[in-house]
Amino acid sequence: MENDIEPGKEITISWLQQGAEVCKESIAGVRDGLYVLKGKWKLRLIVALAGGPLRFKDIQRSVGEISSKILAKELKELELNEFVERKEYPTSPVTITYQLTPYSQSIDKVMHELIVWGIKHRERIVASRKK
Amino acid sequence: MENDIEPGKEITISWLQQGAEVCKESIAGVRDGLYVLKGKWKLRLIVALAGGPLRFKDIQRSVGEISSKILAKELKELELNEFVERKEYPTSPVTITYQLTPYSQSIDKVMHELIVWGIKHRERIVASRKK
DNA sequence: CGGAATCCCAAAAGATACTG
DNA sequence: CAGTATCTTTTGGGATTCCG
Repeated sequence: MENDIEPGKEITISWLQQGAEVCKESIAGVRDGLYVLKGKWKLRLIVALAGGPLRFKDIQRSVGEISSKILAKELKELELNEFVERKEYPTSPVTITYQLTPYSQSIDKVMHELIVWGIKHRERIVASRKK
Repeated sequence: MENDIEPGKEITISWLQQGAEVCKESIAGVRDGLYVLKGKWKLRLIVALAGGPLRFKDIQRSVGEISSKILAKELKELELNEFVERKEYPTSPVTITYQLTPYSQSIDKVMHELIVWGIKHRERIVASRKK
């Protein structure tokens, strides 16, 4: 019996137990959600800006060694996703600041779940490697 | 007044409003969480396996055009994260199946939040592009 | 200062062939 | 069938230079 090919306990993935259409939409939703946080820098930029508006150079200094090219790209993506707002002030020379939008808070719940799960998960995996 | 450099509304990122230590741990948690779902295929593999155990070739057929090299790698990562279990049956030739573990359900809450947020987010962004 | 342009490198993904 | 080995392509990130 041991070696029969058993079906195994049925695992129910709650977010998949729906019609094919809903399921597809869900996957697209997850992908879009993950995309916003993707890359090496997005989280760190959010952290950096959480303290208030910063200028380009100040962000660079704040997060450490990020090249201007990458920073410009990441900021643009955050802007497109409406997490960050770019503001120009007509000083001379012009001053530009970046700041988090109120909308950026909308992801807080996701982040919270992700943090809770991620921390527990690492503990679990680290523990099981030690055995 | 319009053009003064104002501090802007203060944005509170709840998952960052903690001591530096907790905050660091949180970011690590997020990174670990994101890592598990990372890559082009992980989600699709989970979906494929949600229907029950599958063999290597069957997974390949199920998810479409994934090369065996990538599939092997992704499955290994899912195994390391204890999302997937690999089983060998001493048939001749040997039969190998992959199936989701009960532990894989632990991420359901995260996924749910991510789906809800991700779908709304896309709607928002798509709408704002049309304007 | 706030970038854009160019070139470069490493990692990830993919195609293809091959093996026990 | 269940992968591994090898090679090519693509992507992401980075260094440097330059410009308004």
